[in-house]
Amino acid sequence: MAPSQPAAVRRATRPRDANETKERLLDAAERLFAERGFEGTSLRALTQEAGTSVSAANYHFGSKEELLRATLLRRVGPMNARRLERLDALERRAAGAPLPLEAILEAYLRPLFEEQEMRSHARFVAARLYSDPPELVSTLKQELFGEVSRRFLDALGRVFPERTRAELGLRFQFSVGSMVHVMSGNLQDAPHLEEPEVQREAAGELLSDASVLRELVAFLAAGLRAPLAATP
Amino acid sequence: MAPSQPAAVRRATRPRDANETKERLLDAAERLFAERGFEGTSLRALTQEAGTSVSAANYHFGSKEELLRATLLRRVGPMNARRLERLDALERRAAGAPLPLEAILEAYLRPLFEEQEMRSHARFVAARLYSDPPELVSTLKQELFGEVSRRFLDALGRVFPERTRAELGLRFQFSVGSMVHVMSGNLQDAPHLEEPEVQREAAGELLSDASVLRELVAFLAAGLRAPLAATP
DNA sequence: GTCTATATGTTGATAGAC
DNA sequence: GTCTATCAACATATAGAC
Repeated sequence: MAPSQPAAVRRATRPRDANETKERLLDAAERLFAERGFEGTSLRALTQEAGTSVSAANYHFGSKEELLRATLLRRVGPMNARRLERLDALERRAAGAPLPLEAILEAYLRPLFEEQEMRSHARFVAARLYSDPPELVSTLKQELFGEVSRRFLDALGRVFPERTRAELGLRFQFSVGSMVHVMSGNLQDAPHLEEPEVQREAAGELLSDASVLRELVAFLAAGLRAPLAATP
Repeated sequence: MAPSQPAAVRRATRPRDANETKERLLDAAERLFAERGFEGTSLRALTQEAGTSVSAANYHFGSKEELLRATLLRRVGPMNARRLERLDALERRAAGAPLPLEAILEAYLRPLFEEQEMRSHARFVAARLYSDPPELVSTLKQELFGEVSRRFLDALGRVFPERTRAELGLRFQFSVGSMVHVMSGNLQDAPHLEEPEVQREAAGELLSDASVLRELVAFLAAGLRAPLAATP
């Protein structure tokens, strides 16, 4: 049995729906880039996960690098749009008055916790922006986050009119750091979770999305409000 | 001149000092793993940077993975020792009383900013711990940071006796996130630095090591002190 | 649009001379 | 202890059949 088939029979080259293939490639890329990083993920492993071939990926995206780009663009764009929607809504309602600091932070953070598609994977991908090869993502960062950062810094500037933009920017970066760390999944292997009795308690409610978001907002708001450290 | 030498002459196989070679390999690994990550750095590029050969690296460390391990161990060990020294000194002087929160944070953070050898490279490497392949570094993380985290959480627990360890651990992770973000060099391409006039002002004093440390301590102390967010 | 087959380069690791 | 030479395995990307 199983003789070498005549060349003509090979296999029906079924032209699957192009968009579906693209989506499946993006899904696989998102998952694997998140888990293993860009360099740590081979196009072969990625396309196998997606149920296609290397050449299909290159047909659709041209190169591995462009695939990363597309992967990030698919999530970050909509996510930042939601952030700006929330900020816009707040500003409309406030009519010129400075916004409550907690509300600004929530507008920035909640979209990360909220959308189902975001939840499972894109957080990780967003985190990758801060650890993958800079020459790959640093222009993307500017491109993708330039407007959103400017808008939120403006809002913060109205809350703290006495601070310079540099001072605000530094605190903003501290905040982004906490956020990225959380999104990267570092809460799971936190040092205090070694002790098993604590593990149960913590896993229960405190580490739920809603709770982490609340705690993070409270933490960052207090940090941002802290008076500038005096130059000694 | 320069005829093809007889085989016997080839080149004097100069047995350089073994320790020096090892050090140079560690230096190169530190620099390149920091810049491009583990998977992004080839053993060839690394050994060329170190002025040796791939086989020398494998002779000394056995594998690329072990080289990463050694690279991290060289810096993180002494760094955490300095942290504990500082914490010990504080606790000796306090004689049982709770420590000032800012002092605890400084004991934890200052060693990152202080040692000359740390300054240029190891920060980056430490940051890598939070983005390189988890199966590679997550046990190392426990190994290297278990004790230090426990000790500092204990100290924080005495400052906030009313909080559970899980609550403290969560805030501690937020703090670690800010720290890692700063150490990863993300202050340099912060969003507000686009505007050129600000660039100069910021680069001047605010982004100096001493200033960033001060600001970070103030920020985190306030964040840690913030009352726990109420469960809605 | 998708495949198989292949071109071309690079990887980590090793063998063996010196 | 260090080198050169070489290995098999893997990488990304492309050509061409269907």
